[in-house]
Amino acid sequence: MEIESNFIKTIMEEDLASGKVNGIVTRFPPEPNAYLHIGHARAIITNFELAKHFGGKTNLRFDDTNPVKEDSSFVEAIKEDIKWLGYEPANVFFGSDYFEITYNYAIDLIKKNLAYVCDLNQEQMRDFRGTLTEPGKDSPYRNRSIEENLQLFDEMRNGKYADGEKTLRAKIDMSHPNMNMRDPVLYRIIHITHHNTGDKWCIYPMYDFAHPLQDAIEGVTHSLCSLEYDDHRILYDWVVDNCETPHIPHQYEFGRLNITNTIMSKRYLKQLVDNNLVHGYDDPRMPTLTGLRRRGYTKEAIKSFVLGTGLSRINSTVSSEMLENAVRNDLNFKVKRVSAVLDPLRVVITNYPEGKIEWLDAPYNKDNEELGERKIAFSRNLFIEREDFIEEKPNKKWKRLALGVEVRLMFAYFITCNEVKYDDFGNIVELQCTYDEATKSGSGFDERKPNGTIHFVEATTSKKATFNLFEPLMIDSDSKRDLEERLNPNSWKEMSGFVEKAIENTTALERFQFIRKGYFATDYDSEADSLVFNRICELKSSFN
RNA sequence: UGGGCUAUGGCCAAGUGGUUAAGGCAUCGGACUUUGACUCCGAGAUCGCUAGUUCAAAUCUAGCUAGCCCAGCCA
Repeated sequence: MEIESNFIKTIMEEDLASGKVNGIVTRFPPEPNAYLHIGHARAIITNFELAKHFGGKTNLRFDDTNPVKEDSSFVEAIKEDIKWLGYEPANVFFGSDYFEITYNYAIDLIKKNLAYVCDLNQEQMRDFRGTLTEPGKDSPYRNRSIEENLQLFDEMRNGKYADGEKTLRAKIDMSHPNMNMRDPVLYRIIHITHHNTGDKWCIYPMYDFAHPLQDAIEGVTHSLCSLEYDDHRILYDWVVDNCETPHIPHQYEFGRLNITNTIMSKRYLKQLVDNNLVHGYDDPRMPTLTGLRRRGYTKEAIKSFVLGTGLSRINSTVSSEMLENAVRNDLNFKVKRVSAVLDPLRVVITNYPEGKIEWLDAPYNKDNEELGERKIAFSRNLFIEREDFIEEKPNKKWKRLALGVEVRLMFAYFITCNEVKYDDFGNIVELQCTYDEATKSGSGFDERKPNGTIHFVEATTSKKATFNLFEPLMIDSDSKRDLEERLNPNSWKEMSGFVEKAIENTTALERFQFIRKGYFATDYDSEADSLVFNRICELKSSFN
């Protein structure tokens, strides 16, 4: 699948054509402090696909400039997610790889009288910064001599000062209409062990200073980020310009991808996990890549979904149906279609011999012969889906079983329901039916049309299974802003039924279409004697 | 008059002055069907508003309106 036309692709084409750049270099710069989600997938796919399209390359760069928040435990998880999506970075870098060179650039700025050490504390700095509509005031430390700044900054690096005691700030313009230009902090003091550099440093560069330099060092040509960094581009350019880096990268922003009934923010996802509202980051209901993977989504589906949503400078909210459609399209031809009964209702074929089991031929996927075929069992004792039976056929649109009605059991025979058995509470517990031997599947019988085709499973040979059915974890709401209020109490429904014998040896993440019930994937916790399947999504239906 | 960004059918999104404004998702018809699936046909917008420029504008200009982002020593 090719990445379609979008404004960034157009910019790259123009830059290549004009000779502004000789090749395309992009990067995906996650901060190693959270699991990747489907929103990140857009950034990953965009960066890699664009570079690939133009024969360029993409680096993976962990943006680890804040040891307070970051942790190496996320590094491997992030690498794995990217690999799962099918991408291989040209290089794997860490922002912390560049601390020395970043430090030297800071010294250059001091020497050019473009940066100074400031003693204002956080609160004072806020006061001096002004507001959105009022200009700020210069820091009293703004005019220290270059020599003094050099010495102070050296002392900062050497650990002479406590956290927050001093900062290094760019000297730009305290009355600039863009708040980012009001002498932004370049370096702050943090006495914490960094996951990569240990205790070597106690001063750490801010994103706005580090990021453009990292891009410049790596030769990134098009540094893609989300819309909220638009305001920062002016600073990005200021850094690159004043540090006089040999290579000049450029930043381009695009909108975030949101999905209906899906929460993507790190904070909320963490809250869900921490409050045990889900079973961890790989809960099949989570929009994390690890969650989607467990749910059964394929990388191909995620890619076609992301590519299908396009790219623009709008924060878009796409319908979750589009994601579902992407998996259905991907799985439709490439997966086995087998029978599973999620909510079993016993059926006895009264005119079929006791004890006899017959094995009938059935293709795994009639639209993909490569998947081969298997035998399915038929006997006197069967299970059908409880919802496929109703006592009295309500209207002619009802295409399932009813009293006195004949339907086809897929890949088997026509059966007619003659009698319903109830328990003491009036619940239907069994159907007494008869079958017609002449209607055997594949026999070419066409003397009458059945009322419809339903699926079934043979009672003694089928395997017990648990089916996890999902609904959105969160429900979109205009009025309910609170996370807990929006939580969907029905997001996880467990059913227990049977699957046909043919798939008894399934292993984790194998995907199937359970005929008429949807696409499912075998769960990590599935075992031979207790199969567990997660529903990826339902089949489309024009039936209400 | 703080600054920045955005505005194409229900949701995404092509389109960069000149055929009946691509495509996907959703929706509604209809055909087919051993999955009410798949597949196949068919249906919908004059492009936020207003005023201009032009033979010609979604595409250029101006004004207006609406929405989003920015006052972390987070990214």
